[in-house]
Amino acid sequence: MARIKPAKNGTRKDVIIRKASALFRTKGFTATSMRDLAISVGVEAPSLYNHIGSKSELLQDICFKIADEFTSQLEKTEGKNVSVLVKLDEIIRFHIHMMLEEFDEVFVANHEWKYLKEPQLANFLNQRRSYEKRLVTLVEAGISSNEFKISNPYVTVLTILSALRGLEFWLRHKKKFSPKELENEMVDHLLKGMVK
Amino acid sequence: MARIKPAKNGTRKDVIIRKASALFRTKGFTATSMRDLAISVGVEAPSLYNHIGSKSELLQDICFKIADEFTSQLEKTEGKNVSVLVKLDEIIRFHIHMMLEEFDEVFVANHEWKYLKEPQLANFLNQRRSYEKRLVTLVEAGISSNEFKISNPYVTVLTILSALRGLEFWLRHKKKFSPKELENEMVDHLLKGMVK
DNA sequence: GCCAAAAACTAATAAGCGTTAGTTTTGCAA
DNA sequence: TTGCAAAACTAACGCTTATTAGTTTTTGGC
Repeated sequence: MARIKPAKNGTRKDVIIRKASALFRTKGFTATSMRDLAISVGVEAPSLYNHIGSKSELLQDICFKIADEFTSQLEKTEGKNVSVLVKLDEIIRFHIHMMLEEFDEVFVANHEWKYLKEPQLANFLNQRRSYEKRLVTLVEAGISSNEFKISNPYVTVLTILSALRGLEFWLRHKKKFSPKELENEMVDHLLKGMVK
Repeated sequence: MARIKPAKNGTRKDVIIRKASALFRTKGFTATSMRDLAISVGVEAPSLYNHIGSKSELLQDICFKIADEFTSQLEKTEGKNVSVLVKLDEIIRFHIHMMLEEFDEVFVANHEWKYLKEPQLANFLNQRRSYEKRLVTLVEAGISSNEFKISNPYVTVLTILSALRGLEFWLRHKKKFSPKELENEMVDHLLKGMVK
């Protein structure tokens, strides 16, 4: 009957969410049972319900925490008085930072959101679409200011976001790059291309 | 007791695999039940077992069919007597083509492979790693021949592959681009960058 | 039109699922 | 040290799962 040990400044629910993030990433949301989660946390499955409402609520908490973090960083960047290129650079580096610092949670938000229930599913997709649209607006501003040579900003934004999501591949394989090296490589490729 | 109508030159198993691909893509492998699949095919669930061995076998068939197609196209391209840039261009266009022509299957191979059982899971991952490695070798040849200005070919390959996987996003949202327009946009961005 | 094989059916299995109810243990505040 | 709320437990619920066994229907080749 060992109790869950919460981290300092954290609740027992936080512990459960962290363990759930790791399991949802490796096994997938649907294939992770509450009994799996209970083992990982170190209690019996029904004990989890002293701290959470349902399995589905766990997924919600993870997805919206991440979505909110991205949204709020975008707002911060938008407000700055710098060139579009610098803004885009900053956003790309933030994505890489999030991937490195909150890998499990970001992965789950990227891959398991489809198991959200309505109306959270619709909310989540709206928030995502809004994020993409604001990035498109940013790139369009870069075209207007003659910084970019792009004909289709939508394709550009999706290409950048997809490439960033791909970071998960070598994080999963534990390929070691220094974060700074990684950032510079990707920013360079995405913004400046690879052909001489 | 309506029978499955196979397409011409196709078996009933082919019909089941196609329906399974669509369901696995939209609902996910684990969340798709054999009863769901049976409804989609138009029979009772146990009838499916006259044509397939197991649910897991369906996933195997889908994943390895796609993996084999990519591998065999890569071999074809490698053998050609053209510049590295032309080879890379051709490979990128093939990925886009596959996304457009076999969307469900490619999506499943990209996202649901983790539910493969051993030893197929290990086989699949080996095949994938080998594919990536051959692309890295190709890019390295492009650096040697002075076509590319890249310092880390591994990062480059993963970036390109990730961006290509991202095509699923606007295919899912039914955004309409002509395939040729799409190809040219992406090839341009990935190879030549966006900054003036 | 007949017959075998293919393909469908119904019924049932054991196992696993998320979750609830009710009870016992724990640990902090007084 | 006592008391109470928080947090753990056990037992069990109703439901869904993939799959099997056994049976009936369909259909193409003679």
